[in-house]
Amino acid sequence: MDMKQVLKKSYAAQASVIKAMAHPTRLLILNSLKKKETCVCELRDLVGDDISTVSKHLLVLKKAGLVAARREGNWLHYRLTCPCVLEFTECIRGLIK
Amino acid sequence: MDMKQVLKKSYAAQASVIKAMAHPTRLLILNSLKKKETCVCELRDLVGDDISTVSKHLLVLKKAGLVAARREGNWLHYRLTCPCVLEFTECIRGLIK
DNA sequence: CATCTATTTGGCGATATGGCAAAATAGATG
DNA sequence: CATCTATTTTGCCATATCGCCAAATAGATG
Repeated sequence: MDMKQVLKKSYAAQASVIKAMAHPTRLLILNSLKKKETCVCELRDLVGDDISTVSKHLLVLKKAGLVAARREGNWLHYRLTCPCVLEFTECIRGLIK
Repeated sequence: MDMKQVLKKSYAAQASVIKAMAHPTRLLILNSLKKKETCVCELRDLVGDDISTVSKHLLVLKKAGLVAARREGNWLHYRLTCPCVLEFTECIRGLIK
């Protein structure tokens, strides 16, 4: 595989993670998880969408490796695996202002 | 407008910028512009897609405020407006490894 | 094992995205 | 002003995404 292909593959991998972040609800979830582990039902209250919708957003984040879950009785507690991804929103907010 | 609405609006604005970055070709373009201002035709060679496709990607980046253009004769030179957005890909690469 | 609660999964319609090709535009140059 | 070059815009199709609802699942508890 030539250099160009390697680069393309690397950018595709990065893009898929970034894409997972590129949704208002998922940003809200990530920022909420920054503070503490949270169960799905609590996130649903925060987000205000149907719980199945919230669950699907969590699946997207999980597939991207951005969050992980831990079961405790009936509840699944989600947590942020990689807090550094949120530092970057500082830069974005600077861009928007 | 209540607090929740304000937050939602802020996340929507952030998400739209992040979404602009969430494509392999656009990441390639941003990383290329990090090194130097570049004209569209040079980017097309780099990317390998039709020039109209590259132009559309540049429009997406421009609308997000991530790049800006400067005309010089027949050429439009694009540049990165906010290099800090690329620091964050360090963190993403760490996540992928 | 029947049932309850929390969560995920499947299905569906509406809308957005990405790529190419063709047509339009903007500015430079004869 | 006719023409050339670089770039953008338009149109089209295929595919992906988002949100809801209904149905399925996983584990706890009587």
